Amino acid sequence: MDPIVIVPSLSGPSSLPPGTSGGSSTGRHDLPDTKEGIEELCPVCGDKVSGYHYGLLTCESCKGFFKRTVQNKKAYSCVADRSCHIDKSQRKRCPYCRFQKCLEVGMKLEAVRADRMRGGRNKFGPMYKRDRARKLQVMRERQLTTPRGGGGGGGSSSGGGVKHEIQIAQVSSLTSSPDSSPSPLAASLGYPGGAPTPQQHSSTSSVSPKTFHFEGLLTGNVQHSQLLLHAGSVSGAKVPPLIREFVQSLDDKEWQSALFGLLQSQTYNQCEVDLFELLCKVLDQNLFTQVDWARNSYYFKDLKVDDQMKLLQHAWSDLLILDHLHQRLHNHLPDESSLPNGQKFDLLSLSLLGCPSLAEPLHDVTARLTEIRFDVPDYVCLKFLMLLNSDVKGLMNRRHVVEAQEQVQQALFDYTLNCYTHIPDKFAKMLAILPDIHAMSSRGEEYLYFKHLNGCAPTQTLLMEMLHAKRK
DNA sequence: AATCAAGGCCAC
DNA sequence: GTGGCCTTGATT
Ligand SMILES: [Zn+2]
Ligand SMILES: [Zn+2]
Repeated sequence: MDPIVIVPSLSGPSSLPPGTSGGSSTGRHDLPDTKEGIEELCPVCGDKVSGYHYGLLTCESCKGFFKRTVQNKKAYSCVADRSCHIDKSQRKRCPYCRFQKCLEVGMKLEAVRADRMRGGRNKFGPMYKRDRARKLQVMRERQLTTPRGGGGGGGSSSGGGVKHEIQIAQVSSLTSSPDSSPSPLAASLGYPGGAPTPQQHSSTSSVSPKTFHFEGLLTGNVQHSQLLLHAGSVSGAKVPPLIREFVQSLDDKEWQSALFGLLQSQTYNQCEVDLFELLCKVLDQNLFTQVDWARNSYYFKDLKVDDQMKLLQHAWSDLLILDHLHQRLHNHLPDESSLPNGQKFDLLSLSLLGCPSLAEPLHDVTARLTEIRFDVPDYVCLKFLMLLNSDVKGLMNRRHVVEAQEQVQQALFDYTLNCYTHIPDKFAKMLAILPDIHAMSSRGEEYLYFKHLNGCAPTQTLLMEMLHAKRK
């Protein structure tokens, strides 16, 4: 009779889970050290974090608890009303509520191995790394972009921002390895059969869901794999392996986690913030994410840094708009969001690069995309096509870009042909949208630059660097 | 060789 | 059952 525990909370692995964050901690630490992560508290019980465990940073005991629970398929019950408070001193009292909280904060069942293999890395490894990078970035932003900070000494030269970002990313190995092992990708290109991709969903298959807990959870565990399922179920197994690989390299949940994490951190304990300034910060973070994705993306990562810069400088704003469209269309990103301080933030304006007059073109593009059933595989392909634009002037290795472009186009063409026979000219209609998005992004950039000249936008950001770069 | 998350061990 | 500490092993 128990109504299952599915709680699809929107808390991703990164950023602050709802009930946690700085506020709930028993003591307010005065100096959030700049070295290590700020929140070193277990989101489940508040104990000290010992590392990433099953999807996020938790303490050692909750790691062990989660492991035992899943491995042994424990079914607990709560003697109260299933809302017991879990903290370090009381966590042993109600395992039901403890496990419930584990799931709420985002601990991943799939990370518990059915075969009990020890050591090594799983598919979350790259995510952990990206999460670390993102935390650092948010933290940096937090202390460097505080309103009216005294430190006016912008010592660093304004040049070479993009290049710097790319190189920094390389040196500090922000994400030096792609989320997907190169072998399956190469195989998907060269061999029709398919690549031996061991591991994968191991626990799901072998852990028999005889407990109501797990049955509901395994089926309800759509959060992360939502788009994967989407891609896989669009039309059986008709998604070309290349595109499937692209889709799997996405990490949408992190996108929204990063967004809301930034919104929260920027407005927490603030009575009122400049919403345009906030918008710029969000765009800046998106941009950083964009560069990070591009760096590790297929085709692009093989290019020299100079070419990478040229492509990014040409496509960054298009990519931002496309990503927002994708989040709105496929990931239920709302039009606005209430900030912790009570202000409302217009999420829709992110798609407009802040420019109000772009609302109409955006609406138009959105309608056209909806009409042709624009889906996640389509989105990934367009993303690649935007980035790998062989029309960009001055490319050293233009040939590589052309080939990449052709391969993606071919894959997308095949996909639409196989899966969307009932939508005539879907492929052509999709490509026709690219110029329109580009027109929007150009206007958006003009707008942002204009605002920047008026001193409305934060300086010293990658966003501003991009705006300047194209202008000279 | 170093990392570090996953599983194992075993007093408590 | 807990949870601190240990071993493992793919990844870098
Ligand atoms: Zn804990
Ligand atoms: Zn309880």
